Amino acid sequence: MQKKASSKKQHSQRRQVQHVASDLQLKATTINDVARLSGVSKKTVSRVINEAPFVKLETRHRVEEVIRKMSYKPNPQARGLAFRKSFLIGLIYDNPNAEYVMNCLEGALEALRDSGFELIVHPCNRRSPEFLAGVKNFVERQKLHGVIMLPPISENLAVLKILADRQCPHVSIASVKMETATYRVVSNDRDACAEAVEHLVDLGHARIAIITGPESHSSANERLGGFVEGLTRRGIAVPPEYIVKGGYTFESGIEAAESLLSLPSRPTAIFASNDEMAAGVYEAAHRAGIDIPEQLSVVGFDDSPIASRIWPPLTTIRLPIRSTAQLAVTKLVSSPTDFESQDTAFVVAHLVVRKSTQALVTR
Amino acid sequence: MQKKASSKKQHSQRRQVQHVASDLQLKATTINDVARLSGVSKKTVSRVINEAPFVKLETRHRVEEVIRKMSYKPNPQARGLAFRKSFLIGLIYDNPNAEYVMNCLEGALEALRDSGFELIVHPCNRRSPEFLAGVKNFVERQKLHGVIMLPPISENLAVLKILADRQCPHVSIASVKMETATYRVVSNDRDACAEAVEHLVDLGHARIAIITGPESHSSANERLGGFVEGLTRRGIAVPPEYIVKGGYTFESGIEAAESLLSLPSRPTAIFASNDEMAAGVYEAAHRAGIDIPEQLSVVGFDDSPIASRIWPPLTTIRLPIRSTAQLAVTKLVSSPTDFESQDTAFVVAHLVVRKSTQALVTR
DNA sequence: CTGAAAGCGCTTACAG
DNA sequence: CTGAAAGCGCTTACAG
Repeated sequence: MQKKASSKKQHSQRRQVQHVASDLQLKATTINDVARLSGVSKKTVSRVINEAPFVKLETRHRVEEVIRKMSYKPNPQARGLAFRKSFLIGLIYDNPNAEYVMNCLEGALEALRDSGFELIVHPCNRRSPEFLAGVKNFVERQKLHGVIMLPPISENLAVLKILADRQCPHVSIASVKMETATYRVVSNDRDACAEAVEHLVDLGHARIAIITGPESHSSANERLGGFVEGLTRRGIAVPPEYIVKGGYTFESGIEAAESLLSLPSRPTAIFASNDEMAAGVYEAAHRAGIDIPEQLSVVGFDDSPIASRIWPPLTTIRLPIRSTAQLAVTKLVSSPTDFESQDTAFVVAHLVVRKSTQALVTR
Repeated sequence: MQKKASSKKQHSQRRQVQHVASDLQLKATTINDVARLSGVSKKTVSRVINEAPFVKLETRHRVEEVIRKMSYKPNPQARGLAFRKSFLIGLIYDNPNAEYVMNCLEGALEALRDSGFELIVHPCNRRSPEFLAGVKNFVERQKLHGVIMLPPISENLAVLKILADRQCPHVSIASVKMETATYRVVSNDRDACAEAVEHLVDLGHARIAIITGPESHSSANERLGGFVEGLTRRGIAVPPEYIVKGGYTFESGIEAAESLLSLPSRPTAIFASNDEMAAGVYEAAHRAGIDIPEQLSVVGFDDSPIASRIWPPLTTIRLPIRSTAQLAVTKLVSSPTDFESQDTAFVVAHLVVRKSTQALVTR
């Protein structure tokens, strides 16, 4: 009896502790607590957590009920240690477009909500000598569950190889289909650019120039490809001097626009391969005293915040970035990791017409 | 002999495996490997890793040498499990300014480089009903080593309490000194705004208006305070109709500017409490046919990319965001976690004069 | 369908 | 100054 009483006392003390714990979680419930209260072994609780087959339905329900009641959450570190794999998804990027990255981040996190996974970021500089070592270290040390890559890292074969060698599942977000990636989310930059150019042709423009992105970005090639495609479809030739190289930066946009605007046969419309460069076109036009859109129509790409804040609001192309990242991450955490089969999802970009494009006034 | 030979064979096989491992790290070296090769117990290796006192200097050097040679990196999950604390730093924010957040992120990561810690992001919505539960869950589940908070989350007392209750070290980045935070990095928004206003007065402006930020942000109050302070110092009174509420958004900037620009006694200069709203002032001025800077000088705050991309380039205030975040994180990972003493660092904002402010033309 | 044992790679608590 | 044992919270490999 004495023993029993003592046991009871202990029990009530423990309950008090647990009560505090449920509030402050100073002492979190573990798999052992769940096992004890469910009357099964912790191995069976483990099976329920991991949705393993071969658990009697009744047992499963009972365990799930206890888990719910105690609001038990498996310790990701312990699971990670045993699995030899963490519950962290890495986001690797080398992209100066903050808005783009933040949108990806939010889309990714949305897909991760309540999944038990967390997002860990790895911005990098692909020109740095420690670039690849940094990626390697990041992936290995954290034993990443998966990696999502933004362009132009998503097109980097060395990075892709590092991930493949380490059997680390990865998603490549790009405007082209990276053959070696486990998963891919591909956007149709090409079609959208063709659409944009056709919009300009419909407005009566025939002298249409493009400022391209850097060749190292496949998106730059895709966008140029779409530009040419659109003009070709409408039977309009592209004089070589209307194709000017840019670097996706504001400054390169200014420079490219200055050369275009000083051409003897000045273009009446400029397609800038991103909004940053389109803003550069605005700057150059201001300096040259050329009115947009009266004397020059401009189209950008990205629909970044700048697009609607410059004057006149910029006609541009919008990519569904959030849902792209969401798709990417969903692939990573929900699919069975199957290295044999690859998978590709597609997302669609759209033209957003604002005030920077208008019908050509024939004089 | 037979036994010995067999042992040798095993040994050479193991070395081969290790060679591959050093390349692909399929089988990482553990504390046991280091202990064996150093001729000490793993506990002593552990002491060296954790820079514990009471290790003979010679022993320490020997172990460090082996660690270096094998390029051994302790497994953060195992350490975390034993420490009951992860090697993850959480970044909590609810801030629409992508550029600001990305800069913080990069500054934070710079401070974390080679520290063995990683950054894990938690954007949130402080209006959402699950906001606090989300933060709680994030901190507990991941057993965060520390948290860095951006405004306005950094001023949220409920969040601060959650962190304090869980003994989770945290840094508050803000324009005011949050009393309860473990660490704080404080910017002098007030002084910088006073400086900006004095710049306008020096240019001959006397009719200077302000578009404030939302009252829920202490930065909004600080900036308004600095605005008033600057004018007061120069003996200029502020008519109440020159103080208009904004919400830190582009749209609220447009609206506020429209009301200011239609005032009988129109201001000749407008101080917008951030760049987004300054862009809104540009938009309203365009619509009203008012030239910047000829008829209206404009000052912003943030020096976001927009500031130098709109026309004319915006005079604004620049905060050293990267180094702010760097300071914050350095505090978190380098200081001994001492809950008794608090610590505050200060960062300084500066006025960047561009083309949106000019001397008042007296007619 | 379920469980007891051993182990993931580290640290704490205790000895010496 | 150093080490052997036990443990962090989970899973794998093996039985039954």
